[in-house]
Amino acid sequence: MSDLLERLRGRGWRMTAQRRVVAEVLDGEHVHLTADEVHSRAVAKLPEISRATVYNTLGELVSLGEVLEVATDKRAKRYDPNAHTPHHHLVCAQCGAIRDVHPTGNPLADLPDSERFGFTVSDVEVTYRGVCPNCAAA
Amino acid sequence: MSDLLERLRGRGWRMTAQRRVVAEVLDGEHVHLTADEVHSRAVAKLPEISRATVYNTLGELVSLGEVLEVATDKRAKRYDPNAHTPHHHLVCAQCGAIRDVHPTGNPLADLPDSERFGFTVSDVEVTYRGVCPNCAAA
DNA sequence: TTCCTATATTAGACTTCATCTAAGTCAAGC
DNA sequence: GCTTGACTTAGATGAAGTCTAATATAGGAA
Repeated sequence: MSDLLERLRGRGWRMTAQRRVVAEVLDGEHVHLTADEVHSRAVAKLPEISRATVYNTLGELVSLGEVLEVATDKRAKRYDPNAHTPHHHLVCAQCGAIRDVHPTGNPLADLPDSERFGFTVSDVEVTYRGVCPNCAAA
Repeated sequence: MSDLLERLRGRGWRMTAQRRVVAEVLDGEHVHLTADEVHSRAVAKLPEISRATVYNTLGELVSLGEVLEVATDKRAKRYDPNAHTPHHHLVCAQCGAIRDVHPTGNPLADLPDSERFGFTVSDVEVTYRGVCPNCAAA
């Protein structure tokens, strides 16, 4: 966590209380929070922080590659602090819960040139969908 | 296309002018339209059709499995009329253009039981991202 | 330390995409 | 050709996110 703050400082970030709090919230729990959830948790630590700042900070963290945006459904974006170890996602179609997963195989290699249509392909996201044990029980 | 309309009638759809128009728009071009684009094209054929009806109809087509929702970015959802042949998507990170692609390999088989966390996994979406030739040239 | 200024933060208005509501309309079976 | 419940409508509402203009402050300079 202090790692993250160090890295940010090293990148010329002006270290404000607000940014520290947002970084701490993300770094504290390895779950996939929405911007609103990040904001609520940040407010708990720093009551006067505004939504705009949370959005700004999340956007900056994403540009810096410290955090990933995950758009598993059309609801709110979620933010994934686990940006440094490649992984994919398993999403519950009912409750929206997300787990990080590590499939075998290399999907990038599975896309033949003939299927690239001249694109420069740089990235691939794999999203598994299903029903989580909780929702299956209910 | 008349196939589609036939299938829908067979499923008990009340065949209104509006639904026919929406189905025609989707079936006419194999591109990935947003709800708003579907609405514009529908309006061209049937000026009094409302946005709500377009959304309703798209939602029904999705529930019936005739059309797929694609959420490649956080902008508007897109609707993919190509629901009957399995495929994945290649998205331009700059302009948002989408192509259907058919990678080799079977990503569902690439997710070991140990990585399923008790979920019943039913589906997998693979989204390749890159830059399309148009945007690369610009 | 104090000052200065570019950078960051704020509240709240605004935009976009989507859903809801209540009233009116019409397809299809009788 | 009636009737009726499913369908459609305009516009209000909601959710998520972005923008703006005014204010505050981190961190370097003196």
